[in-house]
Amino acid sequence: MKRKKTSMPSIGQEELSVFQFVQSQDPVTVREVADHFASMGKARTTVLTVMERLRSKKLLTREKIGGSFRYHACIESTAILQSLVNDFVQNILGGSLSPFVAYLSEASNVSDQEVKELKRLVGQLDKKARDQ
Amino acid sequence: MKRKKTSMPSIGQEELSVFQFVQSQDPVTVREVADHFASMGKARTTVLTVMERLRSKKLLTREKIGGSFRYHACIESTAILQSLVNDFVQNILGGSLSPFVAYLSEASNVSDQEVKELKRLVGQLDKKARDQ
DNA sequence: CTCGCAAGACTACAGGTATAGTCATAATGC
DNA sequence: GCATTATGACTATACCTGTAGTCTTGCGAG
Repeated sequence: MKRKKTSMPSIGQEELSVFQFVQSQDPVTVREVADHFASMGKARTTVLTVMERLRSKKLLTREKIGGSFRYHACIESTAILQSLVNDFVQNILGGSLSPFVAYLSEASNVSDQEVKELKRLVGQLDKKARDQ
Repeated sequence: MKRKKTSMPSIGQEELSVFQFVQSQDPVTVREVADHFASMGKARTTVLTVMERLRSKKLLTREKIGGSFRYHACIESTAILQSLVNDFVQNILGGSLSPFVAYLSEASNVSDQEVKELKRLVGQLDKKARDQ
């Protein structure tokens, strides 16, 4: 029973990074986020617009505190990422992990930590496969 | 504006599947591709448009044979996939594989083949990590 | 030769994302 | 209380992708 609630609203790259920043600083004001992204050349209103979009997608909420709003993430960033990976694998890779594997074998910057994690994971998958 | 080193033109999902079909049947006429996608409810002109876009992105080429054109892929589908994975990991996951790992641990449909592949791969990565 | 269909070119439009300007308003400093 | 600024709403443009209609022309059947 895998309740595939993959119906996560679509999210673009900039939206994602804004979301992640919000999540990491939760709760934040638009100003704070805007200041952060100003270093990347984004205008304050751009950030605001993105944040409002994220809010309309129910990924962020806000509450008025003092004169302005405090935004905070409704869900875990990892949940979004998870969903994105899921969509990516399903829609782009057609459910096949081979391209990912190919990527991994090329990637030079896989950390020890991740290798360990992958190792553990593969063991798990292997076990699961045998159980079935 | 600042495209990463992966200078592969961006490609949407439909474009990808059209591309992959072309690649698998290489060389094909628009008619053949259109017929295939007709079963998915796509109009002939839609397919044509997509193919022309792929051509303008230098992913397909064509040559006139008889009255019509034969299209063929300029590059390997795997190269595109690889590039997409690369972009995805870099831009979306921020270079971290953790979300991918998390995905795997949830995925219920990883094939034996892929588990085997992952296993081999992880062994390789592990070795590489130790060598360095 | 003429008609009709196939093939391709051109055009269009909608939805989504990225980006940002303008304007109204609320908060704040003096 | 008034001017300045911070804040947010609204609006706009540009591009990409998905989707498809229309127009033109050439080729093959009669």
